[in-house]
Amino acid sequence: MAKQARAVRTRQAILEAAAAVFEERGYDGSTITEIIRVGGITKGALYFHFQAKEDLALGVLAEQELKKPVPPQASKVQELVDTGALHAYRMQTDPVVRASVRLSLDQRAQGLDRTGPFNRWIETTTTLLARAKEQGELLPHVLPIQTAEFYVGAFAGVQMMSQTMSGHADLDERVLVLQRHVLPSIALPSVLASLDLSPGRGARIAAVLDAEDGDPADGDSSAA
Amino acid sequence: MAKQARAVRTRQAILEAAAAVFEERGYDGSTITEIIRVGGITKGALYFHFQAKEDLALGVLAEQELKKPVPPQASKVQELVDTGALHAYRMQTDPVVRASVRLSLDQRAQGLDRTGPFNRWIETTTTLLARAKEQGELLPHVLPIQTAEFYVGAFAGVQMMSQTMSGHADLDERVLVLQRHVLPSIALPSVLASLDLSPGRGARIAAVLDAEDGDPADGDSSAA
Amino acid sequence: MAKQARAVRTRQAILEAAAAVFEERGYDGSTITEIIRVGGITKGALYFHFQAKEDLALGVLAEQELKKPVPPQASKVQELVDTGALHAYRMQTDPVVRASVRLSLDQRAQGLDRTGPFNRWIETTTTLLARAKEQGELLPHVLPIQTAEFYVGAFAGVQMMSQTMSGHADLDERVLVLQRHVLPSIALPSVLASLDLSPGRGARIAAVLDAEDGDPADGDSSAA
Amino acid sequence: MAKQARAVRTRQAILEAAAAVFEERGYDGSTITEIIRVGGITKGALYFHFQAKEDLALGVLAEQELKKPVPPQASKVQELVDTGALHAYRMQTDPVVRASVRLSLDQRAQGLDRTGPFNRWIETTTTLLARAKEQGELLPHVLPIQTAEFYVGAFAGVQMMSQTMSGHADLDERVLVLQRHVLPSIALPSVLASLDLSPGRGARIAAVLDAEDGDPADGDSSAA
DNA sequence: ACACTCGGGACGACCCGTTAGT
DNA sequence: ACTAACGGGTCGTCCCGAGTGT
Repeated sequence: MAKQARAVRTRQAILEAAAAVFEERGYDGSTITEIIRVGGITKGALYFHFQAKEDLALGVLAEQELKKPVPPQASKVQELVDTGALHAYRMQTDPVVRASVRLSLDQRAQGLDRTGPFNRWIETTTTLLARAKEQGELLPHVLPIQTAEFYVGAFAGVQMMSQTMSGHADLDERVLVLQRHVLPSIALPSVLASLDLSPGRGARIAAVLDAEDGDPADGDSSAA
Repeated sequence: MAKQARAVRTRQAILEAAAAVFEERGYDGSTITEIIRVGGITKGALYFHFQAKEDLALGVLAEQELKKPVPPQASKVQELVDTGALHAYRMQTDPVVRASVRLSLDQRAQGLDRTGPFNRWIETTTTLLARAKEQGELLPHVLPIQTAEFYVGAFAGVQMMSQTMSGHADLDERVLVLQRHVLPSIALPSVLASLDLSPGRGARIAAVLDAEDGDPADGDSSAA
Repeated sequence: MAKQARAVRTRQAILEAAAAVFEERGYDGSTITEIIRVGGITKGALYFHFQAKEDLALGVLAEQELKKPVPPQASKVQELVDTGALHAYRMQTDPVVRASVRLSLDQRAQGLDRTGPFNRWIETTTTLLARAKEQGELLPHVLPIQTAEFYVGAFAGVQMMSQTMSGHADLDERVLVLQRHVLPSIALPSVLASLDLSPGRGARIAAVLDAEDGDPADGDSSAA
Repeated sequence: MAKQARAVRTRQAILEAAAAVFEERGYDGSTITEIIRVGGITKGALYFHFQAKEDLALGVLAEQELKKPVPPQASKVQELVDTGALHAYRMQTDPVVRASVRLSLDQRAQGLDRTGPFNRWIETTTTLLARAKEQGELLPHVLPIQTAEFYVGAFAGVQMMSQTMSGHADLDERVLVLQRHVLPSIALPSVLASLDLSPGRGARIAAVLDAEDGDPADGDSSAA
């Protein structure tokens, strides 16, 4: 067991280095050599923990799936908004999240299957919207699946745009713009009026989540 | 000059092959070798016309810029809608357009500069929205630039989603969904009421453009 | 002492796995990783017992040297025949013998020295032939060393052929053919007439050897 | 076309280097890097002519198949003897032949199929023996196929032995020994009496073949 | 002007035999 | 006896430019 401590450390170092490189260069553009250079690891160590380059990407993706979601809320529309805000905040602060998104969006038909993350996001959103509709928060004509697919696609596109234009620096604003352009078409006016769409909401939610327990769910891996 | 006939033919063959491969594999995933195999060209010929792989990509991008835009219309909002519909139609029918979009969206910081196409789309959209606003078609709080950036981003994301999910087969529908979710937040209700958002509009516009003159602006590249 | 029991067991497991893999892939083609996988051992255990891959091969070779020879007989020519028959039988039944031969025949100048096994066989055969000549069993012009070298070489070649063609299944027959083609040129007609060259002789000799004592000289390694 | 001159030269250089390395290290033991170093070639050139390491080996094998056979003779037994003698001579003088044999004998179940060359040799020998039998040169009990398989196997074994013991230097002698040990069991005494089994026969046959025409069938590839 | 064959190397991912640290 | 780590090395590929026709 004492051995595992070192192993865990190494594995973490590898994942962080991989995330950094994947984020910057994309999957194909990344090379094992650069990853080991960035992480100060050796090829042997890397291939001990991950059998192939693809495993590395999957590892980064899996790492990100462990992040905590926003806590359930009475208004499901608000929960949807918050999920977006929290994600935007994490994109700006967490390299692993950035790398995951980059990998998910990287279109290289072969190899890594991108439909995985996409489908997960769509599913989550659909569920949220369905709940909201049950609760009578949405306009009657809204089809949860259709709207969810559109929303996830648009969100992804906005992320790409933000990355291209400012390196994610303005992502929170852009997400707000997205929501302001979309919500009026799906939520009841009364619901809209009571939403908290203020800037900085993502950061606040993250703070709450991190404070929730002593083990901040990898919220601060760089301090390790 | 007689010589040039062959040269033009070769160049076209190269571009088509490059488009096909780029579309399928992305930039990094494509290899010169596969392009020449697909196009039935030789390396020598390729490197005579294009000095580097990057040139090939730029060539494909340039090729697509020659496509005709939708004709001006009284309602600028309708013109915006039509631009989207036409683009969706072309995505489903024209490999060069598909390749261009794929290349534009491919995030590989280094190499090809993706901000180019993005900015062009944003610019066009901003202009259109500004005109619409001047004409009083938009809601008062709309900021053309902001909305344009969002719209282009969302559009790009929807394209990606469609490509991932169905290989662009459902892109026209998805674009309609996008517009139905966004337009209510920016256009006046009265304008919305008079819009033609019916399916198949993209195809009809393309037909008109192609019929407009005997030289169908590369509308039939395969016959060349 | 209690410890040694496990150690012996592990060592045996390693050798058997190594034999199996060496036989199938040859020396260079075999990997430590596959050997530990086949044997269900760990790298640490393997490198505790054998310091290097080459040691493993030497271990397999040594293991085979412990096998019992045919019992001395009045006719040395018959003894020679029996040695071949027994060896053929063992090749068909004992993986360690097969692996040893494969390793001995594998030509990779560097590393393992193949002349070892070869020379041992030649020596044995020479001695046998010399005895036979002293006893007047051979034709007068026979030079024991020369004939021994030829015989060993031919035998090795026949083994290879059999391995290639049938995976050793027909080795006993091929050895008989070898002997029928060679013996007339070296043994007196009268000796030839009294030889037992019947099929199945190898198996019968092996049975006798195994029954000879309770400790069947590794005749049943799996029970250890 | 002028280009091909260089290409042919390069190809030849590659094959010669490959033969040299294969002969010394065997297939698995050889590395592309060493081959290009020995041949003074570059990896690009090598992989232009041969797509994979295996192709190289096949190329060497094919090169050797082009060698001229011994001219037909009245006595098919003599022709068989001569084929062996010529082969022994070539083994001592021609690196490509040596490499081919080494590759054929290299047992690495996977990859290159060794049964190819083996079967060809067996076939040739069988035909020869069948002819000899038709002509009444053989003892009545000889089965051409059986004898051929034995003979080829024994020959291969003798080659290995010679390679191990002397680096092929004594191969011609060993082949003579082989023939003296085998022929009495298959050929009529009268035929045996008229055979030319003298040393140096291989060299003499080769000289005749090379002199036969100005194009010495690759007899002097280094001068090309 | 245009096209093609052939060659040049730099790297890419991956694997392998082996040793440290328990 | 075992988990973990080490680097060197392997084959193959890729982008690209000489050198040579046509």
